[in-house]
Amino acid sequence: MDAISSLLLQEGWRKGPWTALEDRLLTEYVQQHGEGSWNSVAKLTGLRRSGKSCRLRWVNYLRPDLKRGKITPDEETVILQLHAMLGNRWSAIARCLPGRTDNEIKNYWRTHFKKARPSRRARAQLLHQYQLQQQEQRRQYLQSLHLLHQQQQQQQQQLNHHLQSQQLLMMSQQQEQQSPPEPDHHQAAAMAMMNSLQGTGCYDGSPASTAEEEHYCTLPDDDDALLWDSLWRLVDGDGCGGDGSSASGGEY
DNA sequence: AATGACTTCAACCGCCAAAGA
DNA sequence: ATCTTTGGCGGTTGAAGTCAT
Repeated sequence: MDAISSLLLQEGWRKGPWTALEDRLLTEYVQQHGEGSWNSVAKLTGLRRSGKSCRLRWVNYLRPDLKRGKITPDEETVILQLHAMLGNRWSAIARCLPGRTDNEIKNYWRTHFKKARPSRRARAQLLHQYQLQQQEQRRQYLQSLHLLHQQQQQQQQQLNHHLQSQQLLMMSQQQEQQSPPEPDHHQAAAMAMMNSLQGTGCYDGSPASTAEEEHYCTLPDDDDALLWDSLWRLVDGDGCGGDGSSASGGEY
């Protein structure tokens, strides 16, 4: 036991971040004695750490078989599937992901999938994503509507031409003057579409918007758990196999 | 560039169950 | 049978880093 270690022993338990020296002492201990008997670590190494703290440090950080780096998409899929089956049994989930710790998975889940009301930044991102989806939907719909309109115009022109050919030439001039403008079925259809979009909670009910006006699609700023939940589902594709609350006791 | 909000993750806390005295 | 110790687990916290305004 070196001078630093004996100095550590003179006082109570240490807390907070581990130092390189502490890590080294713990690693050497485990190499010599194996895992377990964590309460004897302090006695044998001079570490001023509780057995619990030593175990946690080893399991979550020092273990040589730990995988470093970000959770991969494959691992994420496994986490989602297992969480849907097991709920918040992080250690059980971790056992299926070699090199990952329960703590790591727990943290990952909480930061990526916890379905609480999202933060302001997350809300802004979600809203933007949602607006883009809505814009694209409307653009496609209006495009198809435009094509339909063109087709109907052509048909109308053909019909008019046919009628005109059947009438006397002298009547044609009069016919042109008397025929009322064709009711705008397409505008009505567009309004119906906008009304249907109102049902999504995004469209604000203002008069038919142009492409330039799409940005004004707004959501109320106050809490609306249901709406945000549906937003999460929309953006996530709701691939969570339920919201996890059924398996985890409903906290999320 | 400054600052406040937000995210990430290491570490701690409290509870519980198993093992042993 | 009861108490104590130990290890394991899930939940929570706080510091540091990152991002947005």
